[in-house]
Amino acid sequence: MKKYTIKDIAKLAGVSKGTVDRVIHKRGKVSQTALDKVTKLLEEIDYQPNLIARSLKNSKSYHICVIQPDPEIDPYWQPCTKGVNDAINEYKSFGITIDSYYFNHAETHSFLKVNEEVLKQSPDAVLITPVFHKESIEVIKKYNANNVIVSTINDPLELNGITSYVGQDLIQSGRIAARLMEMIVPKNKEILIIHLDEVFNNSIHMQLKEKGFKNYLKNLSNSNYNLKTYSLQQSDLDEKLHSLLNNPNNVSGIFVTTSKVYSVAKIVQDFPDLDIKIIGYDLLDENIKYIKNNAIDFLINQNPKHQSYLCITQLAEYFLFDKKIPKQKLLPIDIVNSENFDGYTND
Amino acid sequence: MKKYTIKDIAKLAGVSKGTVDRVIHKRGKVSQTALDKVTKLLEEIDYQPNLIARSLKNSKSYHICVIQPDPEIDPYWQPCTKGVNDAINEYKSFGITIDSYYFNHAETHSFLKVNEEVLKQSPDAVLITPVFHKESIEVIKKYNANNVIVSTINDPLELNGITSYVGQDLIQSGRIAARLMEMIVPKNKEILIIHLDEVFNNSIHMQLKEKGFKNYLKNLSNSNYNLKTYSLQQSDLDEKLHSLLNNPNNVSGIFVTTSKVYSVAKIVQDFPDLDIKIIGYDLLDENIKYIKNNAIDFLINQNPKHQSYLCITQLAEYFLFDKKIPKQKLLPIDIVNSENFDGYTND
DNA sequence: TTGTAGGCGTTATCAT
DNA sequence: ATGATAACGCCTACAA
Repeated sequence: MKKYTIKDIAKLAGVSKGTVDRVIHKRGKVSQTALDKVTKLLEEIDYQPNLIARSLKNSKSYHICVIQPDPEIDPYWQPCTKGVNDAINEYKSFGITIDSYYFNHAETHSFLKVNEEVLKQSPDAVLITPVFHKESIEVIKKYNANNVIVSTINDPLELNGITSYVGQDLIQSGRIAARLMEMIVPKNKEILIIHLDEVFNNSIHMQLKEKGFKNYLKNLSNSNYNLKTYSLQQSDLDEKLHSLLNNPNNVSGIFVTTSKVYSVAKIVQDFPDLDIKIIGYDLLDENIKYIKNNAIDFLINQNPKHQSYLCITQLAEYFLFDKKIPKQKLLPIDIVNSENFDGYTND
Repeated sequence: MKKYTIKDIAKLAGVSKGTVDRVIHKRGKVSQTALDKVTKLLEEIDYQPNLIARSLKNSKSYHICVIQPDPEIDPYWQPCTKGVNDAINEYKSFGITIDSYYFNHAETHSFLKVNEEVLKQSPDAVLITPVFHKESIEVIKKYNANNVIVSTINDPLELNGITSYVGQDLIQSGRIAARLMEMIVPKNKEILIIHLDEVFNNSIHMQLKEKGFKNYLKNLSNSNYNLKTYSLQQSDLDEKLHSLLNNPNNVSGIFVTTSKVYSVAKIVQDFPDLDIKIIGYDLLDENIKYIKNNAIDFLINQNPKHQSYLCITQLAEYFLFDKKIPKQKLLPIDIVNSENFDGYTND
């Protein structure tokens, strides 16, 4: 099974390479006879252009800017940085340069400022993490106006100026937590839903997870859990949770919708008599500590590293080999316990 | 940040492209002065060869043969075929051809025959699924003698003639099942371990899972499960399992070490009064049916599709871009329940 | 020891 | 409408 090139086809058709190229790219200026002959040959042979050669010919360099929350401020984003670094190394030999920009994920103006900066660079593409809903939409419009491709990860955003979203189905994510809770918490007990983050007004992350979680548990026919929701800042957590657990009650499960679940686990340790199951998010070092000793029962992995890496891969292969970028790529939602966590961290 | 080429460096060093090339590849025949000057420049500039250009220059075609159990006989292997097909499409435009060969995973001679056939083709690399331990070792030796690169998936094999293993840590896999069992089965109950397959003599798959499973549960300080192991053919299952569940007992969990867990779930449905938790392997359509209605509690995903795809990717990028192939790539071991299965099937 | 020329397959330009 | 030619960056023969 030989690999046919344009030269081969030209020879077979008795025309020149140029003509074959014109047919392939439908550039016109080809006689009907030549067109027919070449088209037929291309079909018969199932011609596949050599993408390596094509890429070499194009041989531009491309510039991608990554805009994400500062991993120093919120460690959730550390793996994201790792994914970006992997991509940088992978693609630097292909003429693709990637620059990282960080913003403070608690301050919208920091996000806006960074985006201004990036816009000035006029990169070929940006990868943004639209944690601020409203501001992201503004910013994306500007990129679109300047012909900058916009890919997003982590936070879904309905907007048709976006080329690609790599992330998870957050409602489903909540349902998964609910099903796990159902398996390990006795029927009809009380379950707390805790939103734990500095900013929840502008982000829909936590709301979607809560929605899925409630939706699943409310529709159970054979049990009726008592669900209570609390939106807390980390500074208020200690007092609030202590008061909740000190009062006579039958709290048996806590679902934390963010990666800060370790703070909850830490406090719950003070109540060894209560058998409280905890489910939360993400493989932070702090969380791993608690899942190892079963103080946290399940973590759901949002796989930030894979999100960022995959998203850049899509852009790179689009630039290099003209590979189509899927509008949306939903990553699997990993269930993590004390025994399988390192499969998701070691790489 | 400009991309430097050999031409640029030659100009800067005041030598010719050929000399620069000789320095880069340490081919010698370069004067000390030229060598120093060029080496220094390469360092300063952090020269990265353009891999696209290099690949084009090499422009060979490569041939990979995939040898796997027939997916018609055992549906576990269907996703594996999908992964291969994805790779075929992805790399056909890069001059890499991939051929699939199937064998009957219950007949060693079928495996040997297929390998003979492939050996005659003298491909550049083979991807084999060494389900037959002894025979695989023989076969791999032959490939090595003929300079055929050997990659393996799914079944680990200690042997230094192997370039790459893509798969999972099977002992850990058993431990994961055990931890899940611990969470959903009351203390001190009886748990069955069922090996369910046509051939278990020659495969170490099931033994390793059992080992991990027992190892975890035996070391629990606060509970003492009663573990019973059975190795069954599918034809014997019905009678055996009925007799086990009919007798007064307190079986509360069943761990099936293969993808045939659906057969067990089917039979257990006949005993609605017993609350029996079931954990097994893989996202076969049959299994999905039972996980959807919670008749199976957890499935562990061995991700055969990703295994085969990734393994071919490694080979392809080695051929095309000289990317190093890791000796071993352990994939995460996915925990699957009724809510997250489609993240692992839809793609 | 060094430089030059040519080609990998595709594409764009320029005469014809 | 067509064909020849050059170029992308790297590598290798071969000539000097």
